[in-house]
Amino acid sequence: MTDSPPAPPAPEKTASPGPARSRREQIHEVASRLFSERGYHGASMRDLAAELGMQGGSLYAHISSKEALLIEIVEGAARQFEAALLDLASDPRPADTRLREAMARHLTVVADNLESATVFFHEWKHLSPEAYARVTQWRDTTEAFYRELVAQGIREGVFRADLDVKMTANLILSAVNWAYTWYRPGGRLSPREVASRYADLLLGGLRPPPQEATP
Amino acid sequence: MTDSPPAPPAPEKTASPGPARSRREQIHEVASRLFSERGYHGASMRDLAAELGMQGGSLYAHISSKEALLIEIVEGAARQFEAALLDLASDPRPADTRLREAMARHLTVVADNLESATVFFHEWKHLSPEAYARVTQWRDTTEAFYRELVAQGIREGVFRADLDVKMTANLILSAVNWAYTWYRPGGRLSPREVASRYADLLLGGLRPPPQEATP
DNA sequence: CCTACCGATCGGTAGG
DNA sequence: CCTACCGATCGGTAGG
Repeated sequence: MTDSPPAPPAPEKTASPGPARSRREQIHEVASRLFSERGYHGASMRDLAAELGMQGGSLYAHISSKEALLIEIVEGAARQFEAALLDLASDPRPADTRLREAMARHLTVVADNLESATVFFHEWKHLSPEAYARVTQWRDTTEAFYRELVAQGIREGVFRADLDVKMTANLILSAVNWAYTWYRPGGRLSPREVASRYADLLLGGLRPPPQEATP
Repeated sequence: MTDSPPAPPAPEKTASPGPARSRREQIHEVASRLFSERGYHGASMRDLAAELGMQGGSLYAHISSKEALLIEIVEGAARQFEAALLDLASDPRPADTRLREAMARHLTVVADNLESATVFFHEWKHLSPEAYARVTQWRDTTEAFYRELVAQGIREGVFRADLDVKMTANLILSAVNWAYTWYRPGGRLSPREVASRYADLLLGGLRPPPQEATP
């Protein structure tokens, strides 16, 4: 054996189980944080490299471009939302039960991925046209999911018949999405508890239930 | 007549009535649009100057720095929110009526200032420490306003006694703030109509009212 | 993964 | 408000 080449940089490949993450995963993780804190254009590749203990140019041994990094972060978030809601579209339970579950899952994705969710909500407009179109597609699918859920609830009779389907879906989406601005891990309530309180509020309303004359 | 000096750049000074806006106001307006579309770091001063038909360096005859521009846009938005809600804190009407009015005003500020509202929500973290502190202060005041409104509603008996005050305020804020992502002028509903539907939903809930046995 | 570097662009200034 | 320019920094590449 003569001069051995530089040690191959670990398993590489895709998501390996256990706490040992590949360099690519580390890059994505730190990039999500920097992009969420400083914005896509406000975070430089040299900042990113420095946090990983390497030189700016060395990043390009692992990724092809800054924009590819953004695309992967945003689409990764989109896929998580999609995966969380997909099977609920064909769930046979009543719409109010499914609304509770959808909000819990949606809010859990936000809370468990605060950084990439923030990048998703703030930076998706800076994507190239193709990636932009895919994310728009995703948004439309999610909106359609909640509108269909509301419409089904009306048909089932578990929701009021006079609901404005579009505005109701918008209100639900506001609740679960806006959480990225205020939810912080370690707070008083878990994501499911937040979702449960939100669902209680949305389903029952703020007004007291009509009182049967207090004796 | 020989070579006349370049025409003095119009009235200058502060907000003039009528459609003729000062150069400073034009700069603020275009900057709000560019910052909202491309982000603060993604929009360059040369982009801004080009849209106003001038050279990059010429902007500095009107403003002191890019960051001063951001500060003024963000604080301008904060002041608008504050002005819209301020007198409602001491309004004597019942809490449900005041909630309707607060949501209508809040949503109107968002809808009538979509660009600066977007800059406000996305870029306030990039402010210098002093401006950052002032905006944080504003956020706290607004949250406190909605929490107090909810708490008063409970005391008055117009809201359920078992409400989680903080989560209820968060839900209200989610609805009115998130509108910056989807509301577009010229749509089906005016800001007040959106707010009215949201308030109906929040006050009455999604569930049908308890039915007196259909005859 | 590093050194060394590329052209482009950034916010901002001097002097008119 | 323009011309001309400053130093700094940007994303990215060549060659090892």
